[in-house]
Amino acid sequence: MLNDQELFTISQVAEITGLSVHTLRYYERIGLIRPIDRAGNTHRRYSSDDIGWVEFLLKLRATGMAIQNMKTYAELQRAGEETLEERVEMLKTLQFDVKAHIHELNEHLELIRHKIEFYSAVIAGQKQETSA
Amino acid sequence: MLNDQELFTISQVAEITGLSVHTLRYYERIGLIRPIDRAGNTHRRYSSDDIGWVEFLLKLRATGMAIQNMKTYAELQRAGEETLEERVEMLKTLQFDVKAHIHELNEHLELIRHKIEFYSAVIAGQKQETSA
DNA sequence: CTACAACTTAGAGTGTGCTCTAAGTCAAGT
DNA sequence: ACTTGACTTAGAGCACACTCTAAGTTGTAG
Repeated sequence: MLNDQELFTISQVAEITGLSVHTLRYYERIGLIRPIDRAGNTHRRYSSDDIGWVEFLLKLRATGMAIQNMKTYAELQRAGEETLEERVEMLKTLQFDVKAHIHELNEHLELIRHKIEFYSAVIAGQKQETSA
Repeated sequence: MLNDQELFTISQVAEITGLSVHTLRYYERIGLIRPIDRAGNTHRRYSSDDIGWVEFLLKLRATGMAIQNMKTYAELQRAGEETLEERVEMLKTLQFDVKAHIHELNEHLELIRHKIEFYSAVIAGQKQETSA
């Protein structure tokens, strides 16, 4: 697949990922993204793999993982296969935390549902009074 | 229940709710909590109702609701029964958002599960090689 | 060759949600 | 009356995750 060798400018990657060019450079600066290859030694050229990595980061971010934590993961990833076990440990911790978070959200959803029901009944009662 | 008339100092409320005394004052200052009654005109005395309200705020916060939004809700609450419909609308929006968030988290959980499985298989393969 | 849009860096600024400090007041025990 | 510890306010400071600015360089179309 020749298409996989296609390279992208920073603004194309911004378009594709939904991050701003500022944020892409920021992520690289703090080490969330590996130093991106340059065309003519200054302008960044992102590979499809780079974009895939950014999209994975976005998913980690969406789980609530802190940037420091993502950075640790990124460093392990770059260190190669020797760090696989450590990465699996991190993923298991994340899995545990996300499950707990979902559980908590479901509980709060229950409370919200109850409140909506209760208040709706009160409103119905108010309307009854008014029309009586 | 006479016990319901019991009053609490700010540090007791901090203990009960898990918020710091700083945060409790901060929440009052920005209008998330109504101006708490004072004993001898300076020291705050919280009622059980006040504590209940703080605990509800913590649940809203845990759903990811922004403070500005919580403040709006708090103001509607204080305005009385006339705002019930507006509050139900806010709760329905929150319900929708939380459901969407849970859905997203579940998707990411799937990805995490896949990665754990895949990496674990690779690790198992590595160990096989070493022992062979 | 020139115009001009897109890129570059270092570093400053912003919004959110706390968190702490300084300086002082109050309440309870001895 | 005095000490001690909990309380008070106004306002400064902090961590996080961006977001923007200034000043300059590069690449492409006419």
